[in-house]
Amino acid sequence: MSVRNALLGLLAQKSRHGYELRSAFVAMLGGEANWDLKPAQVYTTLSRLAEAGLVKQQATLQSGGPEKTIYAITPAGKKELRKWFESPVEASHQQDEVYLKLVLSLATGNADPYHILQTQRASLYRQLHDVTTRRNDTDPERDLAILLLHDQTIMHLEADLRWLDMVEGRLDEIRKQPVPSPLSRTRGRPPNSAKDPPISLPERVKK
Amino acid sequence: MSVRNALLGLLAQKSRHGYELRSAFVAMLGGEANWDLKPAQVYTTLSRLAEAGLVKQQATLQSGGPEKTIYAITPAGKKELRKWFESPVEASHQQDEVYLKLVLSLATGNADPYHILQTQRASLYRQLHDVTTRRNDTDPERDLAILLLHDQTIMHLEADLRWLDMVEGRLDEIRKQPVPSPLSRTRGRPPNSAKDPPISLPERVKK
DNA sequence: TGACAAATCTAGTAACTTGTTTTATATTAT
DNA sequence: ATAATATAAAACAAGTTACTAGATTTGTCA
Repeated sequence: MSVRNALLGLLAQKSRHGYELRSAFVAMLGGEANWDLKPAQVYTTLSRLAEAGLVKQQATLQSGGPEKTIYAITPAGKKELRKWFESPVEASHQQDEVYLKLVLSLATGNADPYHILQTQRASLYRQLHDVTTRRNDTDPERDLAILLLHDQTIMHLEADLRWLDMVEGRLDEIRKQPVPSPLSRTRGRPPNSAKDPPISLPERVKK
Repeated sequence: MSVRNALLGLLAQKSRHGYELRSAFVAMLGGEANWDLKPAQVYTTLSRLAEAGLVKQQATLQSGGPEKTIYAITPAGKKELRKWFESPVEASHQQDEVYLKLVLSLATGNADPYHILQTQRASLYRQLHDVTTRRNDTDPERDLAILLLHDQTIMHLEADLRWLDMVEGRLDEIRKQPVPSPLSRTRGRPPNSAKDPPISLPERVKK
């Protein structure tokens, strides 16, 4: 949803055509190394925004070559954008993938958990090196925001590394425990708990 | 991709039908509060895995109720699974959404950046409280892995909170800088400006 | 006590949304 | 010729909403 809302935001700032939106988006994130937004995604997202009535075609310039369709945000789009600004971002479980690998390697015996930890650690160190290089190439006088973006990535990578150390330290303990399996839940209607008496609803009255 | 590979891993452990896979997946992550995998996603993922030849239908049981189609992993599926185990997890830009909101609020003036920071901070504290509660309800003697999973989430949330503080401390500085946005260029290859003479790269030498 | 309503679990399907990539095509400046 | 601008069609991938339908258990009322 971030691309969709970001395009909406950029159109709120100024009406633009597709390729211009892409350039602005990439510039906002400090280049293609940070977020390589494909041109095609801009156009698919734009057409979906137009279908939802959040943007509309304002004009189509044609000076010899292909048409440049300028898009503008609509009042409904501005409302949607405000909604996005006002709502917090919830965490996703993107981060759980390494955990899944570890647990499944223990469960299936198809891989060595220590090897997984090593591979992941090496990758995190490489990512940390790359982003630190980019961070140090960023001019704080011109692109302070992008510098802070890199800082966020660095902080996350450092947290991941510390977590890997924690896991490695307790891996033998985890090995001794069985893989968490589903507990058979009680079937059927749950018994009435005294704590939570049902409110007698008028709608429940029999005809 | 994690759901896809996790289902593959669970099938490597044991052949199962769709609903059983869902239960095992949810149990592995410590309940629906941590990852509420929708049944529909299991079945769509399974059919894509079957189409790719990574799993196959082993049998269809019917005991009174609806049919239970048992899936099994294929040799190609085992190979794919090993590949997943061996490759590191790369960071995604899921985390950049708050950054986008901040930069766009500054660019468009459609929202107050301080308000965004406040909202996000409140949400992070709530998430931190929730996961800490779940963590403390986890028995380390039985579910050490799930405890470590919660620790990972906590470490990420704490990093996010520290980052918000960093940003807030420098928000006035960021405000003074223009939003990084490229000029809309004319179509075709941009002309070489006299101000910015191209560095003669060896690669550019005409053959 | 027996019929029945209520609640929940099991198992799966259909349709849709969103994100992203692939591929194709045309234009224009150097 | 090549590199950059500019757009579109088609398709794939991931995930959600909403739904069907039977099975199981409990509560309630006549």
